[in-house]
Amino acid sequence: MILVIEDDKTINNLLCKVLSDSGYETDCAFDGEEGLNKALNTKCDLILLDLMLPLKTGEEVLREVRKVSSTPAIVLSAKDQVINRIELLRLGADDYISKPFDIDEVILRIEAVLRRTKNTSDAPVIEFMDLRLDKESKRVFFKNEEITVTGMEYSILELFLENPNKVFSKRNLFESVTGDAYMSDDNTMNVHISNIRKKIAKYTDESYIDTVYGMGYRLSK
Amino acid sequence: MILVIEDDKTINNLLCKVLSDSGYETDCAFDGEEGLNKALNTKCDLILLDLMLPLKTGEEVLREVRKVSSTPAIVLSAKDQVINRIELLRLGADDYISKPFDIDEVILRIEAVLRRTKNTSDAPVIEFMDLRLDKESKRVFFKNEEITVTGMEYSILELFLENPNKVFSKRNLFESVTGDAYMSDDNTMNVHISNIRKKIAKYTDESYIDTVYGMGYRLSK
DNA sequence: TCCAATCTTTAGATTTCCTTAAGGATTGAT
DNA sequence: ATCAATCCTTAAGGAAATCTAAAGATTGGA
Repeated sequence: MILVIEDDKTINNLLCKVLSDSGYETDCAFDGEEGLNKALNTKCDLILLDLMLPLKTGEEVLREVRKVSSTPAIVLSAKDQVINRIELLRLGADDYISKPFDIDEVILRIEAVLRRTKNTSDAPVIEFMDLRLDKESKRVFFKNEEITVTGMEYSILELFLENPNKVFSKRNLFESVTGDAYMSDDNTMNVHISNIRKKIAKYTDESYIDTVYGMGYRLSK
Repeated sequence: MILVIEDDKTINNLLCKVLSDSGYETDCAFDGEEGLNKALNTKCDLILLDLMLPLKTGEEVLREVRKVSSTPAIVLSAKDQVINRIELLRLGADDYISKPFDIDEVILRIEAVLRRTKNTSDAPVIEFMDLRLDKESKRVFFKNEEITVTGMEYSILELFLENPNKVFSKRNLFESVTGDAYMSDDNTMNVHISNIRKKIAKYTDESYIDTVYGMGYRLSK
């Protein structure tokens, strides 16, 4: 879940829309007080934070948040605010984006920050509930039992475990995993997903992989 | 413990703060003399070292340190200092980062260096199950019987035994072992693996080397 | 130089698994 | 409740990766 704290309604809505199109759940806040409240009381994966906010500045919000959590934060700064990296880090932010921003860049930055701050980038072992994946040996386990998976199944699971809860369209999955271009009526990923589910089902009743009708699939509890 | 030697107090504190947020213990020094002292007299796992320092340059510090220890070191260089890899190695550093740096990059580099320098076990003998490899004499044993291996076979086995369970692609293997660039669809490693297996099979039914279809090979029980 | 050991290439047989296609089930909109 | 769109599963064909033996090339030592 990504929390967008931004008082300009147009920008806020735009960000939320684009993010949810990219498969993220979002929450929004329109002033510093509300933002701080939500940041402290809801469990979110990343905060997108404007610096110039009513009631409480972004800087104040971030300082408060940092006292109790290390939720990654990306700061949005107006184009005439010069922010250098040192300043930024003093604030406790993980990255910043100047307005006016390119929406694709926002997505990229968000994904970069999430990648960096998650155990992903280098952690040799990723876990999600009882599922564990060892990147070195390319093995997958449920609790302590190995689930034998094919190469494609492994790649799909790795992608899911590195981005839990994120929705991947079939196109997305296919292209991430094979590197090839996706043909529109392709049913391949269906089958892989089905096979993965079948293998997981031997060990548990939990589904782990949700279908998001019309959108794709998501690793979820 | 990571020792930060950097005369700019802001940067030094920033680095220490971020490192300790990432779970590392830190120590700091603000000039070359102090840095050298701490490097020699405290047990640290890694040194972050600015080149331009008062009292003693980073280069001098590193040279002194290298006389008595191989503690990994990452050099911080001002943006206008051009440092090439050769120069870097002459200094005895393990990596370098140009200022102004991205703090996340620093963390990543530190982790990469620690990972690289950790596992290079200097142990002259490595074992995996009943397989034993003597790096000094370059010989391989199964229990107490010697398996005569060729040079290439030895290198492959050494790589495997240093990284048990890790999957190596053919490209990986080929490039690690020969140093040459790998041409796709090269079948050489297949054959070596096959020959190694044949030799091991004389002593046991265990396979030791798994094929991971589409990915590579892995030393495994 | 010559030989023997080692490495690389080749090629056919074998294994693995990715994709396709088809029929049935589910979902969400009207 | 109905219907179209989407999704699930199964099974089989064929593509791709691998294995092995054997022949060809290379290397290093005598």
